[in-house]
Amino acid sequence: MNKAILIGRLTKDPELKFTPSSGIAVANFTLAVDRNYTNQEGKREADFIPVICWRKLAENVANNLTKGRLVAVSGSIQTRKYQAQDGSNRYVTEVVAEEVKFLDWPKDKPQENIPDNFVEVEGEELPF
Amino acid sequence: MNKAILIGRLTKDPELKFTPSSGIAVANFTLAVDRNYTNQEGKREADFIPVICWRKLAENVANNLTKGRLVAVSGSIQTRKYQAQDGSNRYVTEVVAEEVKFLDWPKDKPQENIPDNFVEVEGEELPF
Amino acid sequence: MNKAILIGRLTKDPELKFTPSSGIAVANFTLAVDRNYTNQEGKREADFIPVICWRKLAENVANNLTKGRLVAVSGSIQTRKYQAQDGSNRYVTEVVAEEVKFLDWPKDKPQENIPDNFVEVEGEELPF
Amino acid sequence: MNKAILIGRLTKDPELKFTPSSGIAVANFTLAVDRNYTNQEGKREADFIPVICWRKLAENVANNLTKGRLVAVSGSIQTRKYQAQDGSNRYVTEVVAEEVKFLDWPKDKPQENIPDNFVEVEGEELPF
DNA sequence: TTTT
DNA sequence: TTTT
Repeated sequence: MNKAILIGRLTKDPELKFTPSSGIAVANFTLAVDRNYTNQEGKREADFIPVICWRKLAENVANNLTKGRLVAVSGSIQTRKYQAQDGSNRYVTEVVAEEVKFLDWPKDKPQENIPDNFVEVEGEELPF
Repeated sequence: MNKAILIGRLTKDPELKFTPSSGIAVANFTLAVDRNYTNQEGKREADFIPVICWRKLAENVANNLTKGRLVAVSGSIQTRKYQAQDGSNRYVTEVVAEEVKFLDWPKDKPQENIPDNFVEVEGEELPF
Repeated sequence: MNKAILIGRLTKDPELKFTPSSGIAVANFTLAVDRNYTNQEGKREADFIPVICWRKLAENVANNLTKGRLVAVSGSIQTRKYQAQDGSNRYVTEVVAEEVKFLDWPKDKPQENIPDNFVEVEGEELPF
Repeated sequence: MNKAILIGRLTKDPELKFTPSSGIAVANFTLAVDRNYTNQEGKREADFIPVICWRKLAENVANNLTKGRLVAVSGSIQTRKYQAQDGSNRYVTEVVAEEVKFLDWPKDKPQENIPDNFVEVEGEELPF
């Protein structure tokens, strides 16, 4: 069992890339998630949480979200090893999004232009 | 909103420390959380997720958990900046545990010796 | 472990009551939560989930939310027994909210008039 | 967004049925989920939460779980209308399981006889 | 390296 | 640096 649920704002526009071998879409962004309390100076702090998503969801995110947008993300927490420039091993912990719900809209863009308020990861069959 | 829920096994015994200034207990451990699928070689992989907890919960964890124990953890995802040895900034993403539920027990230690199967973060008042 | 997280809209204004003996505030409302798929007629359906909250959170909810508002709720699932009018036992399953995050605002009411975008259940102490 | 995560014990053996028209497997059970506090008499109470699951997961649950087993369930909360015997409308709130993780095993049955500790809802494709 |  |  591995579940993560976040509500926060994109710190930048999402980055869309494609895997070199199979050309699969992958998007990365960071969410600023407000903490539920204020620090000693009375300021509300935030956590800056890296999020990754794949395929149709990645494209939907890259095409419709920009810096500052408010979203809800559900998915799981993943750890990944990578090589730093100096050749040493480094570890990232990030959220792999399965669902991204858009919670606000840019003032200059009418809401009708946004394809979908929710983003299906994969079609779900109903048992009836 | 910032929620994380994990079920996994400790990769090592927890480390208990105390903050230098106020002497508050803090425990760290890593959870190996199985993924719900197998890789190309048919092997089940795991994510290795760092967990931190504070105060009474930290002491309870340090006193009762050891490498290999199965637990459920709920809490939130936090990012933290720290200085690497070379002076550069580094960022960690980890789970701050609010609740740790013990899901199995060492065979050599009778279950009666373990103070509590669940760990209260703070006393909850009932409205009646 | 018992966690529920919902994003949806209030189907009515919240109802605020007080417990007869101790006068503790309790608010009830129902959330319409969209399902992530459409039915055979291509219509998006919703679940109508009863939510209850207590004390300061109940008053905050009753004073600031109205029919149609979008919120995120986190808490736990509770079952409760009650007597129907015919004297038979009936059971309700509902979500006990611990956190309610306001996600939109009425167009006619400036956002500044709303005391708090997030609602603290209880003050959290920081370990530093 | 609609997420529920529970850890608890089955109050009875699961009930397996099949939909009349399409013969799809559906299993029902109730989970006793301990609350994280004790009542005025110092007793730990529980919530009794109805759970439903479908298809392969329903069969896996019916074949491998019995009264008293400890499981973790993740899924969503659903409301359903049905007709009582007196013809009046009644509403149920229940958890639709997407994942059921077995957390203990009957003492008389070796663990090897249980097909799978985790239950895949549907095969997940890896992006590599 | 961070959002409103 | 990883658990069963």
